[in-house]
Amino acid sequence: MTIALSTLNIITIEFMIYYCEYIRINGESFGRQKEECDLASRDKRVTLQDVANDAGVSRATASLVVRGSKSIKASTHKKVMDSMEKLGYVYDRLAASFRSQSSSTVGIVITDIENPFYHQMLTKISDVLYEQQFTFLLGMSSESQEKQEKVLETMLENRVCGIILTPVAGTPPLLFNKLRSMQIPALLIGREVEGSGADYVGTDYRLGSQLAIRHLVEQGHRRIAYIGGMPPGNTAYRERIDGYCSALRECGLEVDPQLIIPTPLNREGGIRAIQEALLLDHPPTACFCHNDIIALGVTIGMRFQGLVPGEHMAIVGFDNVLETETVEPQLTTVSVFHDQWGVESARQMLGRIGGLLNDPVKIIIPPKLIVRKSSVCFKGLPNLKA
Amino acid sequence: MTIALSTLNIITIEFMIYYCEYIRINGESFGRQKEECDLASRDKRVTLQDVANDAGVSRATASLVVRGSKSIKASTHKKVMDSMEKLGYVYDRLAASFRSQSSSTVGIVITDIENPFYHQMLTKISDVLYEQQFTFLLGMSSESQEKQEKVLETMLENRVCGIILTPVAGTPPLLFNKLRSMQIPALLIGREVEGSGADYVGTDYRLGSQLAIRHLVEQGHRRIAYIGGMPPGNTAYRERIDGYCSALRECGLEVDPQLIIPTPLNREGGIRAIQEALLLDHPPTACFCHNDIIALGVTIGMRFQGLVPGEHMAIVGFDNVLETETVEPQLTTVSVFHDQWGVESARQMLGRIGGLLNDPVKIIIPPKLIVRKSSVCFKGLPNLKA
DNA sequence: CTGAAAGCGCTTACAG
DNA sequence: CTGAAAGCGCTTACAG
Repeated sequence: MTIALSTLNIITIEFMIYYCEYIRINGESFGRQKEECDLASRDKRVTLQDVANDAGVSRATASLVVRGSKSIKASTHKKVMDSMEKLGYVYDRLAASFRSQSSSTVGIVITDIENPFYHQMLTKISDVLYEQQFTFLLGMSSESQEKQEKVLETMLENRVCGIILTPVAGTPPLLFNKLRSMQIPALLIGREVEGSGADYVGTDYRLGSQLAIRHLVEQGHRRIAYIGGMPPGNTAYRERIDGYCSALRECGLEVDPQLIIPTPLNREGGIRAIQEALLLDHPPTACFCHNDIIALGVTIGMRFQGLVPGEHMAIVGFDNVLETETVEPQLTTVSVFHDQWGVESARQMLGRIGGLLNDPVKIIIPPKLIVRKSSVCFKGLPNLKA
Repeated sequence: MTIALSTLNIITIEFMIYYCEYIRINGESFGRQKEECDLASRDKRVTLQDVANDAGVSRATASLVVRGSKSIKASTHKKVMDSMEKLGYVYDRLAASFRSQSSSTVGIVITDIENPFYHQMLTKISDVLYEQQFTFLLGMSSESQEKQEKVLETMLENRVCGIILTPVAGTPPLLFNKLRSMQIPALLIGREVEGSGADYVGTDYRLGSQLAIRHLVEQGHRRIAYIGGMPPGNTAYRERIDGYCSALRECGLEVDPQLIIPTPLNREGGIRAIQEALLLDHPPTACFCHNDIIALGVTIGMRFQGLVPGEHMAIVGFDNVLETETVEPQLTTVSVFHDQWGVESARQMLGRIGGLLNDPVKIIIPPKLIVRKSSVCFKGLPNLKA
């Protein structure tokens, strides 16, 4: 048994030293000599030509069989299938895509996989795509325009047949012209880009915000903060703010700009925003948060300050991620049915790839308020200045 | 403005009726007539030949420029780059991969994207791969051998250059022979497959379990349950059980088989397992859970029973996902540094793709116990039978 | 129902 | 440093 320390291993070790107490490098044989792979394709890949030769048909016929053409005699079909099995043939979708100039890989660009927002959505998209023999490349933009552009560029180089995108703020409409000129359908999820002409799947954020605000007003709140919305340059943000303002006015309340607190869309952002809010001369008694992650951050931030979330400050989130049920207090939130977004966007995308040419559609899935403890156990703020 | 109701739209509407109050179908023009796309590639794709023609060089020279070859005169380089810019050339990586028979797309198969276990890991893998101009196809197995096989098959058809896999229970070692015969490197994350001969990145589960159990024993617990581990057929499970048993014995305690409670690895599984555990004649006073999601399920399940998690039952998880900090009580857990798993596995995979041929390596990142409230506020079980 | 032939857009030796 | 030529594994009309 020899332990080979290649350059890479040494680099790894140096790097790991900060994280590890030890590394085991296993000298176990790779088994290359054993040659026990009963599959024929040892060095040369098995091609359709090999299959055709073995089955005694032409390559064209074999190709038709692979793709399940109806115009092939049953006996020929079986012959070819048997040869494929026997030779361990693996269909070369790369070559097929190249030849037919049409791939079966969709590009999906999200902002941040740690946001639970995407989980059920991705699961559903994946299910629908794989079911139809499609796959997807996944990319993350981290809310950075530059990174989004790079990721998209890489995907286009890889000739994806469609792009499903949660656009970062400031995404230029020109991008969609480019995609159109390349005949690549685009679909936006959750955030629109004005003038994009792309399909869209999302919810009515305005209504969602109104449901939340009306509920809080009904609970007796008069000073309600809006937390979140950074970066601000997208419709999902503007619609929420719009719903927030209109619902307040509709209830006879004024909008206090001090209570609109922009913060990055992550836990940390929520933690910092609530600290900021509590320093105001007239702090809010309730927080309506851009999303659940912010709301969870607010919850943690309050505990950091020695306050009890819910009792000292009502909290409402947005999204209805699973974690809203495990946190204490359970979080009131606006459910937008992300799993449904996933199903709808994958189907719509497959339709476009299939050649659907009608005008862009907007698929809007209405939100629903889920009332839980965090907005109904308010007891009043303690005197913070004391 | 016309509203076109194609077949697909009608289908969508019928389907949506269960979820929606309404759908808006937008008649906004697609803008195809505007022809304002200043990029040349309207119908025909711009090829390297076009670029070469425009720059007045041969296709081969243009190819060398695209790939940043050093053996090209600076003036030629500039000419070609200018032409590329001017014509809006997009490198066709599909064609390149096909020609060189080497792709730059890695296949990543995980079990379930809703498990936070994967989030930081995927983010890191993605960062490392995209940085090197690689991309990845993502697939999910849902712990089903059949689904894993299908996903892998699709990936092989798409000619991925490597496979990063969290194998489901019962993954046959033969799979790895097949991959080897196709010259596709494989790397396992978090779970080993005996005899696979693949690289492995993971932690020392045995040690992690021991740290957890020793801590609970120090806290005075004598009846400690192990919850989780279904499906049981993988090393990550066996090592945990092994650590659990050995640490108990080392502390002079006996292993009670009744306290080993198998359950599916999700929230629901935790909820049901704790209900089961509480029905035992001698219920445990502490639960060591297979992962944090199970532990969170246990937390919820206890509340369902009117019990206070932590106080009525100590709880320890495994993984240190973000949610362990927001749940009440904050969860004691074993951190395994998943972000680091991501970095290591992506690097190791890139090394293999680059031609590294040494024996398989195991990169083991040591676990660390993170003590939080859920294991240090125990007050005793109430009399459940009463 | 099946076969012969062209070609998708690149890369890669091999000359010059 | 640059050009001419072959070919990766398929699909796709077009004949027969």
